[in-house]
Amino acid sequence: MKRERADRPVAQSGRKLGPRALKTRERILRATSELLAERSVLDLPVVDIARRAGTSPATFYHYFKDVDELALALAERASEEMPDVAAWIRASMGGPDGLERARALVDAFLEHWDRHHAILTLRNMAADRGDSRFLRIRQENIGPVLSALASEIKRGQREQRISKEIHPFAAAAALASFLERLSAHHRDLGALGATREDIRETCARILVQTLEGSAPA
Amino acid sequence: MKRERADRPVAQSGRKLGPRALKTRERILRATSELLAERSVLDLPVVDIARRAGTSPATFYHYFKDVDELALALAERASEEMPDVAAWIRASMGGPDGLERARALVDAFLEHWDRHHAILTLRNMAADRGDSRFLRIRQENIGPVLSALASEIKRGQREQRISKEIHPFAAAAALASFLERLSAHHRDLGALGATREDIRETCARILVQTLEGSAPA
DNA sequence: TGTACATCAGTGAACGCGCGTTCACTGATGTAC
DNA sequence: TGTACATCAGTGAACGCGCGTTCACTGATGTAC
Repeated sequence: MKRERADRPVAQSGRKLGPRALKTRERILRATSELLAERSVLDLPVVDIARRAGTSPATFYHYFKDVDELALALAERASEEMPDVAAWIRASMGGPDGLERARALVDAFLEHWDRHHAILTLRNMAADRGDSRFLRIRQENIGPVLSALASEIKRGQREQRISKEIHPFAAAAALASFLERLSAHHRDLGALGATREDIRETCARILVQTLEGSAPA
Repeated sequence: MKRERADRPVAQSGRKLGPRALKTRERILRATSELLAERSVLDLPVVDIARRAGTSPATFYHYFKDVDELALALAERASEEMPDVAAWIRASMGGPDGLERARALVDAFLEHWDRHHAILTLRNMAADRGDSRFLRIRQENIGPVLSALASEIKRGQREQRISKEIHPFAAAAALASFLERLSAHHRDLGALGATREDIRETCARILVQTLEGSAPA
């Protein structure tokens, strides 16, 4: 597979791109983002992308092998903007301002999803489907978060705050799961009377309680 | 939309089905389940379903309007087998055998997903995509679980075990999210050294801790 | 400053595949007498 | 028990749409002298 770096895009022919070409490529990426936000992830034909970008299908193929590759480029770009949640976690949720740090963390997660909802959904669907390229991106994004969470659990276990019966990575996966899912779907919870703030607060508290072994003060 | 009951299937023409026809219909449903388990949810052409069922595309259309409707029938069937998790939750997780009840609950959830993994994934994807028919089924399935969880949280808040800052439905959604996600993906966690038992135990403990406000004994 | 040429960038139009869907028909099963 | 007829169940073959993809070409931009 031709590995594509965001800062060094290349035409399908392998030639480097001039400034005009870069702009066109950018228009195609942007058009795809827009379409993605407007309709289903499964309904993304080359023709429509090209039309939206004000160009032709033939041009599309100068820049991308197929729609998947384009989606991959978008997913990589979105993933790069993922906040460094792992660092926050390592800063620990204990002590008096632990809850405040947890809130900031959840908030960053929510915001990241708000900004890239469509493409992150696509990335996860493709990964669930088993596509190794999207799995890799997802793994690079979530992996460090899982590790950081698991480390905190282990620390809690050493310090006797958390039961040894809990499996650090299973717990980490559980926490990451609901963080991600609620971030992706927090709007739907409005129907149940939960605002974005409610979700942030609730997630932060469950997070602290699980990592610390007891509810925050 | 023609509402279809599992016990009273009807041909597209509206006629009732004889025993021979019922068998054919059943073969088509089964063939679809098999294909679903073998390949991506997005790759399910009528021709392949018919071939696998040992019949022809034309026959397919005697029984179903399109693949979506067929998937809907499968999803309804799978949903009917959902264990009554809500009842378990209302039985409470408190007291000495609360943890044991939580384990049983998580186990039932895991088993349900093991049995119907492919079609439940399809159901959730279709619901996420915004398809109202699949949303309805999903809602009928998860709704009672959410309500039961939220009620327990509220009870905990009345009894001062749980902070008022937590939003009952947000917390319920968080718990249901990770239960569902880990049930769907528990095999992938093997790579991180977590067995099915680890996952069951860990989920059960997080569940109890969140609903009770403190870790189980 | 102008001209010739090379390369870059873009595209209209067509081709063809896969697949959903339907039509006109055949064969199987049941029922009346 | 046999025959005629109605209805049920199933299908081969074709049609046509949507879409991915490519080809042969045009226009734009840069460079050499």
